[in-house]
Amino acid sequence: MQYSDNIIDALSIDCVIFGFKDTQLYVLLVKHGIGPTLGQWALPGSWIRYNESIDEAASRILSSQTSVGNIYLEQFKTFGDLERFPARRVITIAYYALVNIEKFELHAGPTEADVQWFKVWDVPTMAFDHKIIFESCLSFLKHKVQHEPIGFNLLPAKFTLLQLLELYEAILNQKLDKSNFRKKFLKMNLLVDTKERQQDVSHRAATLYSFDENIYNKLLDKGFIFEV
Amino acid sequence: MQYSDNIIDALSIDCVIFGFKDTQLYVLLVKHGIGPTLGQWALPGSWIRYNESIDEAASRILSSQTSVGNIYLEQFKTFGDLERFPARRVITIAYYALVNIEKFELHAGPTEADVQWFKVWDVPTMAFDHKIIFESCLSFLKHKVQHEPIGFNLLPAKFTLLQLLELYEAILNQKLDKSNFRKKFLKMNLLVDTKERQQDVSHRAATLYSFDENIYNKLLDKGFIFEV
DNA sequence: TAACCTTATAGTTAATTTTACCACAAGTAT
DNA sequence: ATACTTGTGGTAAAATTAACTATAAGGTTA
Repeated sequence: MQYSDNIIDALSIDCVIFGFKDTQLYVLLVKHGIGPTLGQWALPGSWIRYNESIDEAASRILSSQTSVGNIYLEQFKTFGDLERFPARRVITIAYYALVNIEKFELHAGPTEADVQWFKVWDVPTMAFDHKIIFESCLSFLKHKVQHEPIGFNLLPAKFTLLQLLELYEAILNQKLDKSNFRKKFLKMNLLVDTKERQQDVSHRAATLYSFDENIYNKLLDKGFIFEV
Repeated sequence: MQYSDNIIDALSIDCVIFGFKDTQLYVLLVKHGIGPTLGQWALPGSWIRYNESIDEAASRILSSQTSVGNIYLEQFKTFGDLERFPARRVITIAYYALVNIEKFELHAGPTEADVQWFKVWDVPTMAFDHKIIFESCLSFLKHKVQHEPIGFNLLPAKFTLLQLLELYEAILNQKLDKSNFRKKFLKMNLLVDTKERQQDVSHRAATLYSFDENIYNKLLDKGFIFEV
């Protein structure tokens, strides 16, 4: 099947899918159900078809793990060492996705024995060079969220400033000052006050904010630089 | 030839080679001497062999344009749209290199009609999607030099602070304050005072500095973050 | 119902960094 | 000797950051 005519047999795509829930950053892994890597955990991946672009291929892989659309998905890096794939020469293009874990309905693909979220600081051993891909992608994400407002993709559409803080703490793996963090973000004028409040919490309800891509783009035009 | 057994026929490598001289940032282009793109300018590129990693392939392409070694070379991004290569489906991995233009001896490869440095703000039309690759690589570089001390690779081993300033002005395409720029860099303790001076200038000779990778790595360990 | 949690939110202040300058130094050219 | 050019060090106001403090706004509990 892998050698069929409609796929490029020297090239694959692998996706690092990040999720966030309750102060924890997660990554989605699949357990292979067939082939020589049977039983091993790995990044969701697939071959590239001749009639799809690499972005479309990555998108297809993402869809195969879930039913929700409109997800943040970007190319990360291409891995092409000689020994990375034992059977034959295969180069893989790694993508990464940021998803709202609550809305993400998992379902394993036909060749997968299992699908599961793992805390990023506690991942199992993985097939091929996937551990290396994952680790370097995580440190890439760490850098990226400080220079571009993409973290919001990991949160619900409406979120509190504490959730945002905890997201950054999870990704950067360090404590941040709550008060200063609030001020920094509010001052950017990037967040929209939804005028709504948290529901069903056993303490003072926090304001819910949302992130508006359009506002960000307008700020960009004015020379705004996002920095955390 | 392109279909021969020892190359992966769906994958190529293209290199964006940057150089700097006299306040100007340049990119190296080759003019194709054979094939359907004969006479067109393009990024130096080649096919990937089955017995070399993608980093090695990029390195080989760089060597084919020059005789100097030890050049800064990093992967940039992979381009895989369906229509990017007309003849058949080819995905290309773009690399970028930063070279000291003075030490870089040009020589055209066997299939090249010409090799030439072009000012980055004044490049000719290019074959395939190479213009897109180049433009996005340039804006990537703009971002990169502000967060990592890689600009030095474009300068001679010993350089003045004015050269460094002009380099940043060229890449960022904006004027910078000379005095403040000096202070910022000197305060980082990243530059080594070589105790030498400029020679043969018709004005006060400036101190020559050099960049030491080891010092940077030691600073990194201490939590130093490079920022321009 | 009053005291007591917990988290939200608004300051305050000192330290640090940035920005926009100015002044003088050290050479060459006329 | 004077003018000119670039190098280099400095200053002071403005802006930002970092470390805290204080109070508000709920729900929970004795």
